[in-house]
Amino acid sequence: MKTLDETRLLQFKKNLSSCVNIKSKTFYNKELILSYSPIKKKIGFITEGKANIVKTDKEGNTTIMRDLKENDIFSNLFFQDSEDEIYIISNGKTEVIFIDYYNIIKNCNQNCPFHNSIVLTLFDLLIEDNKQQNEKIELLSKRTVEEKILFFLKQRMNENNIFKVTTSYKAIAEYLFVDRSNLMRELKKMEEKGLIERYEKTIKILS
Amino acid sequence: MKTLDETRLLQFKKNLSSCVNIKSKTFYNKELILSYSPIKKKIGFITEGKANIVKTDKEGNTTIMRDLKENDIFSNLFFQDSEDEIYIISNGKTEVIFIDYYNIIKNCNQNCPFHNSIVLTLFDLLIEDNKQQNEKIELLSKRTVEEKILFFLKQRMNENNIFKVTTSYKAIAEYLFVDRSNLMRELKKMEEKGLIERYEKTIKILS
DNA sequence: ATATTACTGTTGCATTTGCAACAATAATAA
DNA sequence: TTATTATTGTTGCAAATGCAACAGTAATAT
Repeated sequence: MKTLDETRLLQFKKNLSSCVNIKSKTFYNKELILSYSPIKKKIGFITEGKANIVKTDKEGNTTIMRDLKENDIFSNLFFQDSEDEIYIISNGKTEVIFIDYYNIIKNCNQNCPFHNSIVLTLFDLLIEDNKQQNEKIELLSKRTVEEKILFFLKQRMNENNIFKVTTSYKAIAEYLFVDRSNLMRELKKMEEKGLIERYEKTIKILS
Repeated sequence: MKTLDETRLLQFKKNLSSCVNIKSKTFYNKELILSYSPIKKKIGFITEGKANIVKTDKEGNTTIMRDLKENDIFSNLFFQDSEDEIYIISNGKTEVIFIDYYNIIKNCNQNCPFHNSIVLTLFDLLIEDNKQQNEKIELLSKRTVEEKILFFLKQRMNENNIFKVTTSYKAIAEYLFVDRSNLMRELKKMEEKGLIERYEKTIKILS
C-alpha cells in the first residue's frame, strides 16, 4: 500500500549524493529554510525533524499552510507569485537536503544509472505530497470546527487513540484556520459530549 | 516562468503513445472518469474539457474539492483510503488520456528514449498540480466569505477584470465551501460596497 | 533569580454564517 | 408545447464563530 518504504528512501539518499549536486543543511527552531524565488528553483527533502509552510499576508496575519515531517518533500516551485509571502520554517532541529531543480531536469552528463531512479523517487514523493495536500483540503472542507478537530485528531492519533499536542494549541488552531479560543471552547464541548477525553496536552479520542 | 509550454505538452502526448500503453477516452457531462482504487493505479491527463474532483461523505454531502481543466493531471494515487468517496467527474465533454502507473515506474523494456522525457513531464505536471492545490488551500485559509470570493474572482478574472460564471453560483459556493445563500448575500453586499459590479452571471472586479 | 515573553483557559458579546423556506426564473426532458 | 427539475435571489432566524480581554501558568531570556 505504501509507495515509499525505508529501503527505497535510503537508496534515494545514496543515489542523490552519487549523481546530482546536493547540499545538506541543519536548521534550528524557527529558522528560514526556503522562501519563494522564481530564479533559484530548489527542491528540499527533510531527512530529520519537522517544518511548516507558513504564509503571511499583507496585514501580517500568518497561517500555517502545511505541516512537514521527515521524508517529506517541498519546493519553492510549489508556489505561485503572490501578494502573500510564503516561507518554509523549521520546527525544532531540522535536517534538510537541497536539490537544484536544474540538476533534475537536465540529464546528468555521465548518463549515470542513478538519475532515473532519483527522478522516479521524486515523482513518488510528489505524489505523497499531493496526497497530504488533498488531506488538508479535505480537512478544510469540514463544515464545523468540531468536525475539523475530529478529522485532525483521527488522522494523527496513535493505535491507542491518543494524540499528544507536541506543538501548541495555538499552532493547531492556526493549522485548522480557526480561532484559538473557539478551539478551546469546542474541545471542552467535545469532552462534555463524550467524544474525547483531555488532560492538558494529551487527548484521547473516544468516538 | 511557466514550466510547461504548449510545445512540450505536444511532445509529451506524442512520446506517450510511442512508449507507454495509453488509453484515450471521451466523457460527456457528469460521467465518472476515475474513482479511488488501491489496485488499479492510474494517472489521467485531460486533453480537452473540464472535470471536478468531488467528495461525498457518508451523510451524502458532496463537495467540489478541485477544478480540473485541459492539461491538468489527476490520479487515484492522490487519495488516501477514506470514509468519504472521492470521484473525478467530467464537466461537459471531456477527453482524457489514461496512463498505467506501472508503465511509468518500470523502465520500459526497449530502453526507449521517450521514457525519461515522459517521467520528467509528469514530474512537472505534478508540480503544477501541487501549485494549484496550494492555491486552493490559500483560498480556504481566507477568514471570511468576502475574502474567499475576492481571492477566487481575482484568480479567474480576465484582463478586463471580468469573471463570467460558466458553471453556476451553486457550484461556486460548493467550491468555496460556503453556503450558497450566503454567497449571494455577500455578493450583494460587495456590490453595495463598490467592490464588484454584477449582472446575472457576469462580474466585474473593481478593487 | 528575576523579568519577559508566550501559551492556556475562560467568558461576554457582536458578527458572520449556515439553515430553511419560498417565489421567481431558467433550463431541461417528455 | 407542457411538465419537470434545477438555479437564482431573497429573507428571518438560530447557531456557530471570531474577537477582545483577562488572569493564570509555563517557558524562555537576561
